[in-house]
Amino acid sequence: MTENTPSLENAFEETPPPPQRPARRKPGRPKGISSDETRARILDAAERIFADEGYDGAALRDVAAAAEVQLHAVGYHFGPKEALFDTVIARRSAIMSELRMSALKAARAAAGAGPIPIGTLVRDYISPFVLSAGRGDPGWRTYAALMGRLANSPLGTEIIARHYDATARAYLEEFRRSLPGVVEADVIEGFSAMVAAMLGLCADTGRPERLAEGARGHRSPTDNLDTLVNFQTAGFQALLTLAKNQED
Amino acid sequence: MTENTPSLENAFEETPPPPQRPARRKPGRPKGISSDETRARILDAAERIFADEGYDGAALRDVAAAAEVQLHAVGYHFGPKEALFDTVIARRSAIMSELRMSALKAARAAAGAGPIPIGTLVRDYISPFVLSAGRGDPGWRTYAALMGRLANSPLGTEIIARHYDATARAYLEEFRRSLPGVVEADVIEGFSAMVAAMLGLCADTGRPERLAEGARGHRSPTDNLDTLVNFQTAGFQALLTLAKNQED
DNA sequence: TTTTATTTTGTACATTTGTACAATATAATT
DNA sequence: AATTATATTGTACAAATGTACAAAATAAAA
Repeated sequence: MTENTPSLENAFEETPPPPQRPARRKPGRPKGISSDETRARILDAAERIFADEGYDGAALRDVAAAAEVQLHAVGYHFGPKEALFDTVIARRSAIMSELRMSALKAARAAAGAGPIPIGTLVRDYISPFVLSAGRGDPGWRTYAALMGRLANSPLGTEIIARHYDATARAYLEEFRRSLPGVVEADVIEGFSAMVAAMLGLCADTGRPERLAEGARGHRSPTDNLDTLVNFQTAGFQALLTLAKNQED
Repeated sequence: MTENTPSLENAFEETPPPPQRPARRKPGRPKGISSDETRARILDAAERIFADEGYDGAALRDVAAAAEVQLHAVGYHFGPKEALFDTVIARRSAIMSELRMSALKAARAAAGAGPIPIGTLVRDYISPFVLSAGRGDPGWRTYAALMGRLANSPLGTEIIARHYDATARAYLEEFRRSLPGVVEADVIEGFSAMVAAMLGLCADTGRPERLAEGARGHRSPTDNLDTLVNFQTAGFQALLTLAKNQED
């Protein structure tokens, strides 16, 4: 902070890493790059930053910088912030819903006229998410963290309603059939518990590692999945048992 | 938008509700009010607004307005935003931890040398939170919503570590004892599932009501609690059963 | 080939937000 | 009674942020 330092600072001033400006390109429609590539880059960056900082904490400038795109390109492609957010969620929720619905369809076909086994319902709903989040793909991992973060917030609830309620309803109908005698509210509470546990598992907060006393070896996604499925299935079955006992 | 309207607008301009200024008071240390009262009012308002808007979404100005206090009073009493947030959490987490630890102590005494029943552990951990959130007190309800919101975020994880990990460790030690043969990672995964379900239940997002097909009657906090305890207890017991079967 | 549409750059702006400063009046202490 | 500490008001400010506008260059269409 003396009077001498400025000259030293100035010596480096010729190479100020362009504040956050992406590799300078010419304005106008670019030659090789398709619009879809740019859009995907923006969505990937937005997914990452929304997951890290939350909806309100995320700055569109940071998204643009991470996507190596000019700020206005974000608004141009996706409109206002909330629309970008919705698009980020929609991209993968569509895939997730498809996986779940086709699994449900197969389970329904296999069960014939009878109820689908509870364990099958639990596994079919949970596994697409847990396995996507657990496998290598960093995009899905980020998405899972984002969904976990969203879980109990008003905005999150609204978005989850838009993108996940249809599938949830389809599964709930089967859960009800597989849990005869269990009151509606309990079925839903069980389903909510299952979803909450699933999201918590995949959010990857680091708390489990912190709470573990001795350092343990690697834990595979399928280990996590199996434990979760067993745990939640037993929970549902307890509701069923209790309902049957209360009939008498 | 015509040229005539301004006069009409001006007609109302004499009563602009003081933008957001609280009932004007004289500067200086006030007569009747103690500093603790002011602090409590600020904490209540902050709790509410953090729960509604999230940490980043909450504006200290709104907190001050809701507490009917000048903006600077917030910083004066609690320092920077993050310190205020931490104080909001600390206030009730201290009570919560006390309730849980004394319940655990009683359970330990009742169990003598043997393991505490799993159902007891689950109920003792869950019920202080669920009942506090479910009873009339709006402050606890707000707090529960806030905790749910925090659950899977980085800041939330950090704060939860500071205020809840000690109690969690104490319970985990007993869970381990009551679940002999179950691998550490599974015990923790079960515990995490339990906590996630608990938070989700109390966050009061409105999703359960939305997913319920027919409109049903009122559901008491104890109904919710009983179902949750049964569900989670059965989950833990399934881990135990599985571990025993795998021994053979 | 001319014209229109698309996609990108660069800049600007009004608003919001966390933090800080100066002033003031009451309470507490000496 | 005088002085110091405390709690509050009112104002200010720099930084960050979402959105918008004008210009430009390429692609697509006529």
